Amino acid sequence: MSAIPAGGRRERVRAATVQEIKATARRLLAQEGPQAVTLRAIAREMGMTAPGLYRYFPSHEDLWEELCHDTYGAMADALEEALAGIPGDQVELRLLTAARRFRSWAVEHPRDFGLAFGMPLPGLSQVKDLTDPAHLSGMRFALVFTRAFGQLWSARPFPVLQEEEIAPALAEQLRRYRDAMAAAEPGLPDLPLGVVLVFLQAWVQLYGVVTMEVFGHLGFCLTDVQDFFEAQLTSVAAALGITRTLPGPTA
Amino acid sequence: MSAIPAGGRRERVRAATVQEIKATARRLLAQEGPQAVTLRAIAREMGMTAPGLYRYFPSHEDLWEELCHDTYGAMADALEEALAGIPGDQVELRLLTAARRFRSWAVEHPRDFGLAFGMPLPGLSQVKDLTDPAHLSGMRFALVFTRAFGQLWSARPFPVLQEEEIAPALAEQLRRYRDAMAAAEPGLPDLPLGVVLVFLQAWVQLYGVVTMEVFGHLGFCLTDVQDFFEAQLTSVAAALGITRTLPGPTA
DNA sequence: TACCGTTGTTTACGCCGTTTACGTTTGTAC
DNA sequence: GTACAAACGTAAACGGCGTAAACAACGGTA
Repeated sequence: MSAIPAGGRRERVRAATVQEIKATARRLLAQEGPQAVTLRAIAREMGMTAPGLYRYFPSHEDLWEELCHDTYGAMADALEEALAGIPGDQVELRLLTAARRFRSWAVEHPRDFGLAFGMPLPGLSQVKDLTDPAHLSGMRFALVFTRAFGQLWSARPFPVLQEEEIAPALAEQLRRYRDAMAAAEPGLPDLPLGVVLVFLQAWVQLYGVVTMEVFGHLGFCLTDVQDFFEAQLTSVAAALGITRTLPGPTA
Repeated sequence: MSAIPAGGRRERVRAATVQEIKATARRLLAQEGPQAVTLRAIAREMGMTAPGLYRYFPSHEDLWEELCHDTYGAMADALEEALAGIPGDQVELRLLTAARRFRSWAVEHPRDFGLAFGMPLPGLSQVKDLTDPAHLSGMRFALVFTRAFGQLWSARPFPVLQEEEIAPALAEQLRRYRDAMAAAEPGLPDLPLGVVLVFLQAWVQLYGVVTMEVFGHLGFCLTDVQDFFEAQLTSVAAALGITRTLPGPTA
């Protein structure tokens, strides 16, 4: 987002143009919707012509893909900033804050959220390999939750399934995932597979409630999702052994 | 899907053409992806020209919207068929079967699923009013789960929050939703608000895990979601007081 | 048989992504 | 300072898109 490009002046203005293209695309996305993010519209907004954009992106689809990856970075920024002021020993509050900020960011940036977490367009690369540098932003984002979760577990362990109680095929995948994360983040505690499973289940619930809200799929029953979200948080927290009354949202 | 249109021959062939248009669109969607579902492509496949389609749909977007609504009907069909052979007194198995069929249908029809449950395009009407006849299919779909859930609660009640323990604003919305469903389905038992809350929370979890799988957002940690899905079902079932070993999937 | 609504085509307009060929600017090496 | 080459941006064009308008054919009915 605010990385200062290395190299000479030439590369600096080029990087600035790339940023302007992406910023313009993002503004069109937010204000007019995805179907308004055309190369011609972006160029028009920037006072140039569409083919000129091909000096910076090989195709419309590649621009989409980069916007998508950047979204994970923007979310990671928002989460890290929200956690910056919370002491490391308040493990419950840190996880809670991350979850609440995730929701608020999604509600504030619904189309960007859809870009990252909605149905991917055909041709967009799916995340299969965590070590792929193209998914560095996604990794950063994932690590925010992973770290907060690991710290909670270290400070206040809660009962989880034993490895033998988990279906072998699932245990194997959980193990691979845990080891990949451990390799990427040396500071992580060594988590039992049952904890990894609970982590993923909690993530599914957070994803579910936020995505349904942002995509409008809760409108059939709820007009204001705020309190339902808090109820969902309470129930997820219970699964993590957090039974004390949760600190309320910073409203 | 298979409704026989009333009226004379003229209206019958017209209805048949509408069905052919939608079927062609759906085939293009499944085989080539959403960006391939253009009026010109549909017309080409049908051996006619694009403007002719305007005799049947006022715009491309309206066709999308109708496809979207039909998707709920197709899902309701699949769920009802899956439940048809299960005795009404096996309440846990019925709910479990509905959940599993929901996932399998989604995996088998990922793009159709995305049409109904992904990010809606701007301009597509959001479901706000359950009584709107345009959302009849959505209502049918929702009622499958609602009925199965209500029957489970009636047969084997489980502990839930008291009304006083639910945030008032949330309780009010739950009440409105419950009453709307009760009005649409006279046979439903009178559910406490806490049960409605648990129902929605269970639905969020089902939506979350299925949507993440179909949209490829579990690829970063899992290669085969089957066992994880079953683990998720087990944990949801526990929240519904189902502690007995779950009957395995019909594999 | 005359007629009129329904159906479908033709043509056209303005978008779109993308390619090609062409100037123009700009940093660099002599 | 000048020559050169790469980078940058434009103009023109192609095929495809959604859509509108005018027009032709068909079919049930009077």
